[in-house]
Amino acid sequence: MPANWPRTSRPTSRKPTATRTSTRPWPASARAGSLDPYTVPDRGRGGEPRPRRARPRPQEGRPPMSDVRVRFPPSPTGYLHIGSARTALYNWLFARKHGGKLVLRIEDTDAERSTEASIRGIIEGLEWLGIDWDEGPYFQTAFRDEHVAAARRLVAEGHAYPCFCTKEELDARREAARAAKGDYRYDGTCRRLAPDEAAARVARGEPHVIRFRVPDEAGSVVFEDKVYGRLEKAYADLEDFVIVRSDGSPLYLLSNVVDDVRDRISHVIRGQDGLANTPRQILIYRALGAPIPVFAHMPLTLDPQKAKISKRKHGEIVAVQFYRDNGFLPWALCNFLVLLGWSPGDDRELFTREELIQAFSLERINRANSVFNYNKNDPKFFTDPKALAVNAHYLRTMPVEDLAGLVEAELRAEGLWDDAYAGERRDWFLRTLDLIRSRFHTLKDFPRAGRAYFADDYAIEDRAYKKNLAKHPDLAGWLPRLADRLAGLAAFTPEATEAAIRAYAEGLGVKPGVLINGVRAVVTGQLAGPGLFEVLDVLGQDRVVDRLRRTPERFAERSG
RNA sequence: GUCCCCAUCGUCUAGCCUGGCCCAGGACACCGGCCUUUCACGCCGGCGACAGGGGUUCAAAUCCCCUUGGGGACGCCA
Repeated sequence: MPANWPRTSRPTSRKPTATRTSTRPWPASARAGSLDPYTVPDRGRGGEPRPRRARPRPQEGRPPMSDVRVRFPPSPTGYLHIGSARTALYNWLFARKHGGKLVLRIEDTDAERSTEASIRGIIEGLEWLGIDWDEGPYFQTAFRDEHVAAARRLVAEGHAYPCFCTKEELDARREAARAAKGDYRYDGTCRRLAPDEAAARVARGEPHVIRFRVPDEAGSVVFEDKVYGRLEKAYADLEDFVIVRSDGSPLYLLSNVVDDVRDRISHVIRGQDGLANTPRQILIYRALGAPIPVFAHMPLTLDPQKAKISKRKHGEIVAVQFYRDNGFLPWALCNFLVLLGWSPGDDRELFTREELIQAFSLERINRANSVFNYNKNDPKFFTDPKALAVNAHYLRTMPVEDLAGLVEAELRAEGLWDDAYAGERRDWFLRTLDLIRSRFHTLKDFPRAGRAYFADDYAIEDRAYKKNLAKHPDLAGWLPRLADRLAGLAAFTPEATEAAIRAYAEGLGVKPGVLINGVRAVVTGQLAGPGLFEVLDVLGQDRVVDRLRRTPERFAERSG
């Protein structure tokens, strides 16, 4: 059972790996040219109905995919959020399934956000989840020269051109178009400049950006998305987009492609919000003469109001770290996350790591966005109930030996840890965990609801006091006397304590439940819990007797 | 506004491509029962959906069209 799978031990260098030799960015061979299978002639309007978006299904007995290389390219924004984590997970699963490689590439071109701390946040999130990578982290800024060189090449080969239009002009035109309720696309002013005139102006030092030249012939970019099926975008719907800023720095659309080409990425698995970029990126691949990867766009994760989840709007609840800090098991989070947009096709929902890798496939990713169903004001569920249910499931079914290490960390953090729990009291520790875990939902429940098992300074819950103590004030006298009886027991076994308590109840003429529940309240502080006699057994004679003798104090605490 | 994508229980989903086995299956949540000293676990049962309208067909959740609703993209952000 992988609920506590080993933390990745991969030594991740925190420094840019710029030293990595980056030869053959793209195969100098295959110029895309007119044989490009991704270009189709415009079929014109009307006529046949739109082709059904049927997705290819995995064929039986297909050969293993060779050289699967995927990447996870987060831009550091402070921490790993669950949407990104899910993207990373899908990539990771796909790589592992096909014996491929996962590349971690930090897109750190936004210097503002890319602090050491926010990069660390991403990496720690991945490590905690158990998503390990095979290459990287690479840093996008380290490859800036490559990006610029690619842009130059595109200009030299006529796939891009310098544009001298100023931002102000463009903004004005865009504004005007919008005011006229039309849609705006770059009008191609500089596209029509004579090459030598453009070159001259560049030589003169005129500020300019570099724009990609979208084919102006009829036709469209077509690609087969693994999730959405055949997608088509008419050239006419694309504008000549900027690939290099006027300060000479390359833009995402370009850098991303150049990096993917260099890293020999075979499958681009990313959020559906990248779908609109895909046709433009395919154009860049083509212009670069690079092989085009397979694309798989995954549906987005929305909040209950159907808005895209984001750090700004939703805060910590969408941070992977939040789940770590709130007692989630990493694998439970992964298992929950994978279900947001994917299913195995049968009724299974809980998987071991190996089972999930085996079951995962791009073809079974759903097309519809999913809702991350958390409710800030829900007193019972601090996050999506299903996430909690998955976590609780692993908590009570994982090997108790694996659980022990995780609970140890929680107890240590609260100062409740005793080294004996790992030594001569190890058996006791495991037995106790096993006894109490079936009603817990997170690791935090062990030091909280479970505190009385590991410490003597536990509080008595209000509800437990009201229901099981306050209603029977006589318990203040009964329980210390019961303590005397229990103290006299030669063998402090569940059978013996049960017999003693029932006998005492009978003598008192009260229902056994009154004593049983009262004892539970005093001895554990809780309203509910495991069978009392097992609890007493685990707590041990001395503790039980001592706690019961102090019952009057418990009443006094309350009446004061 | 323009382009694109999506649409099954409250939520996550199966079924849709290859129409009949679906008056729609599973999970979570909720409700009830069993177990029981409590609560949980476990087991049993219940509530609960094909967005609407047109077609096509002997037959439609499944195919087609329209409407509605939701989402995404439209940056010298990534």
